[in-house]
Amino acid sequence: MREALSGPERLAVAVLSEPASSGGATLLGVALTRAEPRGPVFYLPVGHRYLCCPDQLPLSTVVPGLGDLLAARPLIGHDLKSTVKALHPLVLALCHDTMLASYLLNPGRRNHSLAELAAEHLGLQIPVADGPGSDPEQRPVADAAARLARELDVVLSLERLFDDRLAQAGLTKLFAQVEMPLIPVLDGMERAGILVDPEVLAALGQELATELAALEGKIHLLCGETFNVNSPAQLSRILFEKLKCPVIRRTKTGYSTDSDVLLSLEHDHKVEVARHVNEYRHLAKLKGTYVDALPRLISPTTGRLHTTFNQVVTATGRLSSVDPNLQNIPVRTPVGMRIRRAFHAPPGHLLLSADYSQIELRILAHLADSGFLKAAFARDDDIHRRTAARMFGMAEDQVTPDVRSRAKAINFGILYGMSAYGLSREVGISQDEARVFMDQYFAQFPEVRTYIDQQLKRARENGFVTTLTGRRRYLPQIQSTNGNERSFAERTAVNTPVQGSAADLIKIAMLAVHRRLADGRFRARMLLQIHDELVFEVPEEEAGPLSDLVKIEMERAMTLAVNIRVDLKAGRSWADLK
DNA sequence: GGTAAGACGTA
DNA sequence: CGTACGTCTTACCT
Repeated sequence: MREALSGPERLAVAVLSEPASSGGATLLGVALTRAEPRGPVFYLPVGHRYLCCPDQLPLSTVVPGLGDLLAARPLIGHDLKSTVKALHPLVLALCHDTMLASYLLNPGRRNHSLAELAAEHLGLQIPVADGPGSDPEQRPVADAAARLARELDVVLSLERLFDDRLAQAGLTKLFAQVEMPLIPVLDGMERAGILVDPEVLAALGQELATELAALEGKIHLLCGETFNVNSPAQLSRILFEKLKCPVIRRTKTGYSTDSDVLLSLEHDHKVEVARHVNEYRHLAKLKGTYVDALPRLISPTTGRLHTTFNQVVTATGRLSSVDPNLQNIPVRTPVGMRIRRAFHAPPGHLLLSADYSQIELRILAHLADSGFLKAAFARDDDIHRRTAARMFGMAEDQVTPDVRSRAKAINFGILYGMSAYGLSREVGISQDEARVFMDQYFAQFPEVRTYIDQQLKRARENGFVTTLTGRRRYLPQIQSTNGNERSFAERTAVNTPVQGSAADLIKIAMLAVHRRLADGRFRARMLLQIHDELVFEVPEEEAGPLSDLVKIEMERAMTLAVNIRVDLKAGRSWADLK
């Protein structure tokens, strides 16, 4: 499980209570407290872990019934592995929701959890924190734990139930060979952390503060009064009531002031202040979310930034990243790139980024078995340009940037299960035109049409769709008589196999790369995963060999009907990768 | 202190 | 009324 642990450690049983609004779920874990930078680790069943920072633990209480039980059994003190193993059945029985197990079995139905299974099995009422007259969280949880302790044998049968469910769903292999082994890989990445230069950010912060103040002044001047530009409500009042700007779109509570609306006001209605507000929002967002926030999260002991990768929250099988989220570091704008510049390699090292090229479209080509797409990728063509040429029956060199970008919008739209309505909105054409547009696409790419129809059929017949590894997403709403709900489920049925298979692919690649790095010949470390990209920190002299290794392992992680291409870049900082 | 809504950063 | 996330701010709740 975990070989090398440093610093003071203490084992405790903890109960984590989720807010009542989420159903009063309870969650029991084994906490291993340890030194910075990661804080306690919660090990959930068979090594599922919950990583939390100490100060963010909403509640941590030793459960009396469980504590007694533990004391009665020689669990604590030897090694972590045996301890966790011994605790496993108890933990399993009380775990609720957001667990990998329940997730693998039933990612689309958050309410259906192992806690409910346990309750059903034991005839036990799983405590609900906001139940009528119940003492907040602890007592019923403790009661439940004590009862479970007395019924260990029943609990053990739950384990078998879990295994059976996994096997029934064909998920044993995914669980045992991908998700479980990935845990120590993610843990290594979190512990490694990434270097961020607080001085670069501090300087940028100063600059942004000045610029924001100037923008705010301009906005107030143009609006004839001072107000809080950060408040959509106040801005809305100024723009649409005081200045009588035309209302472009409504939100459920008022008038929308999002960046598209402001862009329209600027260009179509000559509202000069709109541009300033957009600029203000952009800078304020980057300053608040990254420039100011990131330095505060740098670990005092490692001097680095350590994220937490969540393995069990997404519906598609992707990872997510929190505290901080290092999967959404800006990249599109000049200020964004200046933030990336603060992410850097230590002296004598480089950051190496390896990203899958057009991975979702390649997976679509594979899943739909599209001859045209496969051939285009085999030739390493500009896929959007090829799509445009094919759709509109023109030569490739006739494709203008505008036409190409429309084809690109369609390609993405297909991946997201887009409707004619959605396309019309995205490309700025009428719904009828969009319909013609899409018909043209499907006429040229009939296998894609077939693929979409097939996924919808599967979703309706099975109640779920699957990724290449068999990972499931349940879509009960596919049967809904509510058109919006049903449409959403239909788009999901199209998108999840693509997005989820890409997630499967990179997870398998991470395992392969990790194994190669673990053999001791490299000092390089994997630091980040950003959905289709892996970021490494590598001693300069290893950059060449590591690049070769990473490219090979990522490209051969799965064998598809299309070739897979990985692009590599390296540099001193995340902003100057070449 | 907690939450909803709006907005916006990434793939 | 194209997917998947996490975080910020305001505004309002208890």
